[in-house]
Amino acid sequence: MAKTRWLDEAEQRAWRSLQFMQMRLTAELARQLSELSSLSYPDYIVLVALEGRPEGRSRIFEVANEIGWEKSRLSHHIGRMSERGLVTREKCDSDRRGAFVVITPQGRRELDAAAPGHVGAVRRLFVDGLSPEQLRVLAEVSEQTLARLERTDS
Amino acid sequence: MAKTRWLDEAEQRAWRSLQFMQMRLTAELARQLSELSSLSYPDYIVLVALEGRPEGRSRIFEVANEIGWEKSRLSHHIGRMSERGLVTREKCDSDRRGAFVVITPQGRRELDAAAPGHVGAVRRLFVDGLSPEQLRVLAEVSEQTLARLERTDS
DNA sequence: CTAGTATACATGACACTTCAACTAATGCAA
DNA sequence: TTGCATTAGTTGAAGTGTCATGTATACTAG
Repeated sequence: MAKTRWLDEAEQRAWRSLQFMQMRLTAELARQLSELSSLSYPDYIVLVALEGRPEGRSRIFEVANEIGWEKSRLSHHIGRMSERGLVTREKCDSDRRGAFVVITPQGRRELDAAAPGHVGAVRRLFVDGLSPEQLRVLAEVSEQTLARLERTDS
Repeated sequence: MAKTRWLDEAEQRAWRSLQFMQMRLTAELARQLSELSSLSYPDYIVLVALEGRPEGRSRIFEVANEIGWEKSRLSHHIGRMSERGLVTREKCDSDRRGAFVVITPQGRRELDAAAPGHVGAVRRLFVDGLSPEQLRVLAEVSEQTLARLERTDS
């Protein structure tokens, strides 16, 4: 077993500050969202995924893929959201194991109400502060890393 | 109220892929950690913060600052960790509101056992795949954004 | 066909996090 | 010195996420 190669100064700095940024940023976005609307950040993410689809309806596993959640987590969350009237479940005829989630009119209203404030915050706290070059590198790094993750964990 | 400026293609791409990367990366690191050790990712973070200090002891609020957690979360987590023998709480004489957390010998052993694998994973999945230039931009972006966050949320 | 495997989703128990109090000690200003 | 704001930490309840498992349906090789 080879001796461990610890992170050097520059690596530490990049890794640690990235973690911190992500933590603070999502915390702030979550705070902002639940202050100006009745939606949590997770609620928002689910609703955005639904809104983009025809009739605001999607198979559950498709939503899970799009937003990158485990299906169990999504299932629980849909349960809670449907109790609050934001979405409903519907049976699927073509594949009878499956199910649809559908955004309700109320869900749409709350999403539409929350969206401008949220995007505004993403701009103010993140996007608008970065140069096109920085954005490019960020996307590049993220996509590169995601690709590597797919390969690795087989 | 001005019309909302949604994110354009490049902005979307950077923002979304960053979120995804972070999600997948921490998920994979957490998985890897609890597969090769008995520590969760949060456990690991707390222990690393302690190990760096003289006698493995630190005021609770200092740990909270260093790792960026809310004090309530840390308090609960310390409770669970001390039940498992990883840390202990100690009274503080100089400030009698306060308390110390101290890493136990067992905590140190489990950390030492887990660390090489964890750092290895961080390298394999992230750091080693990036150029010095990419690392530099990443740190720059993160630190810039963190600074902006401090300013904004007053 | 059919046996075995993979997929879609749900569920319950448990672990973790957040939120809103609450206690207690400290610091500071009049 | 007294009073008030601040800081350190804890706690319980409610919200959220994960893990292992269960059920039902679909797919596929033989």
